Amino acid sequence: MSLRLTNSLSRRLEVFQPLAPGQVSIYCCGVTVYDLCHLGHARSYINWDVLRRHLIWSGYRVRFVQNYTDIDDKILRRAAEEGSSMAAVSERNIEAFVADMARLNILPADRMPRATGSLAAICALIGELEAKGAAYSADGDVYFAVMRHAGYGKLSGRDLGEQQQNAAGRVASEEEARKQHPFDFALWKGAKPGEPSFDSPWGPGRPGWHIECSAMVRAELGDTIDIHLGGADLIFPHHENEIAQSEAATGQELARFWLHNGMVNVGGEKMSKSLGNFTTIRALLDSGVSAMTLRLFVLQAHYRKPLDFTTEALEAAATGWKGLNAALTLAAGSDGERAAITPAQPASDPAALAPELAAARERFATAMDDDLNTSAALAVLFELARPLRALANRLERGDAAGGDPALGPALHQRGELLLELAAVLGLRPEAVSTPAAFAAGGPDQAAIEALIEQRRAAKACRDFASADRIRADLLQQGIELIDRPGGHTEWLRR
RNA sequence: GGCGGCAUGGCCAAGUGGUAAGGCAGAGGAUUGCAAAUCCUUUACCCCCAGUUCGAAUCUGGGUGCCGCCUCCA
Repeated sequence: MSLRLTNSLSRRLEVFQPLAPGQVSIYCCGVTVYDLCHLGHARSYINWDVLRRHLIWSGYRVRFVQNYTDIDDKILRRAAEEGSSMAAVSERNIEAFVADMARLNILPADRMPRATGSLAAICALIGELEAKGAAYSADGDVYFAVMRHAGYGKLSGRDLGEQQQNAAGRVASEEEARKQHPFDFALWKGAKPGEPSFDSPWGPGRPGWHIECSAMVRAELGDTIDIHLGGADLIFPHHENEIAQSEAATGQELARFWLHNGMVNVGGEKMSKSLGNFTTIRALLDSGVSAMTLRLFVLQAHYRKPLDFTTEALEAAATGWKGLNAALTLAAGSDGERAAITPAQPASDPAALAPELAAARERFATAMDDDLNTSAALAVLFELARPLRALANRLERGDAAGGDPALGPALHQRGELLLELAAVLGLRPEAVSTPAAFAAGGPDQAAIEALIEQRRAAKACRDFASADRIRADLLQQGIELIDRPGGHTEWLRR
């Protein structure tokens, strides 16, 4: 079965066929680096990372480009607020972005161009549009003329003739006055006094938002790419405008497939900076939610549907991940390379797999090929994991034959397959947080361990009342005790 | 107002014509000094109405409810 994806252009499921056999070019709209990334970004980039991994796993060579928007009003405002510069704000947030993505096990893009590094290409493109009559300049600004571009609105289903021209009062009226049509958008904005600016044939200023993507796609990947990615909130106007600019300039179709991910909601509303209902990726991860838990949470839903962020759902994902992680950890063994498994050609030879495992692999591939049905794919992972979890627990209790996790050929093969398929979803064994990692607050480690020793002594004398009191007291202070086989007691902060 | 999407058990969520995956929670069991953890087993007729069909959660028409975009936004 071949990969089918929902193409926003047709709003239909289409069989994916790259332009050049065996290789796929992808452009993903990146972030405006004025602040830290939140869970909406996490969802988007986790999903696209999975698309990329699935393509690689399926045997394609993938070239993946993602931009940084580092010229923007919000960055300027932020810089002004903190008395620093646009470059400083951008640099800081780019570093944070890279770190956050790495924590989520999102593969770095092959190229990550910045708007500030693409000015020559941007100006060239604007010049081309102006020369072709698709754009006009007005008072130092340059605008794209939507009425002169046949097909404007094809992505978002907007009809210029029928559109309510309700932009009045929402957009700076002076800018509105310069436009020939309300939907015309700025390719170049002339600098206002005191603003940082870049030189251009139209005078000092800075590029509009949409043009950078058109310029970067062309510079990095060519006139027509296979897949263009972004959040559903970018369909209009951003992607619509991108299409108009690029296609007016090149005469070629910009992207053959457009994929859009659904929003992360909080209490039924979209998570966004303006609503103030966002949680940053690092705040969540630093609060003790593991990166793989977040990944599982995201992948349990289909990428196109809205995903409601609730603590209940997140806790469910955490518990689910715990089980999966136990199986993955056992399968990976002590081999460090295993933990760092990267997607590649199929690691297992399907022909050599036991029938049950071959069927599981097939179900996984079919699910992923069906518009990235990660929810169904995860079900396969959970089923593969079950016997491994059971063994992991038996080993922990010490009642499995032999101390060595010699899995036996069948379980070994199952473990290998589980690791292979999990890697397609970017899921990898994750070290369980150690008490040391939660060293802040409450009783210190030495005190806790002293109490554990007291309790052990009490239990040895069958003084369970004292033992239970110690356990209850510690729980009051947020310390949970877990008795393990062999009289050993572990603890963790709740 | 225009465009688009969604509605499946207590919660999350697959399934697009043949009698409902998976996860969480719950229940029962095993285990445990008791707990926790772990393992096993177990729980639905799919928003409403009317159609099409031998047969629909799945197709058609009409409702109802919710969300996104139309302004920066993943």
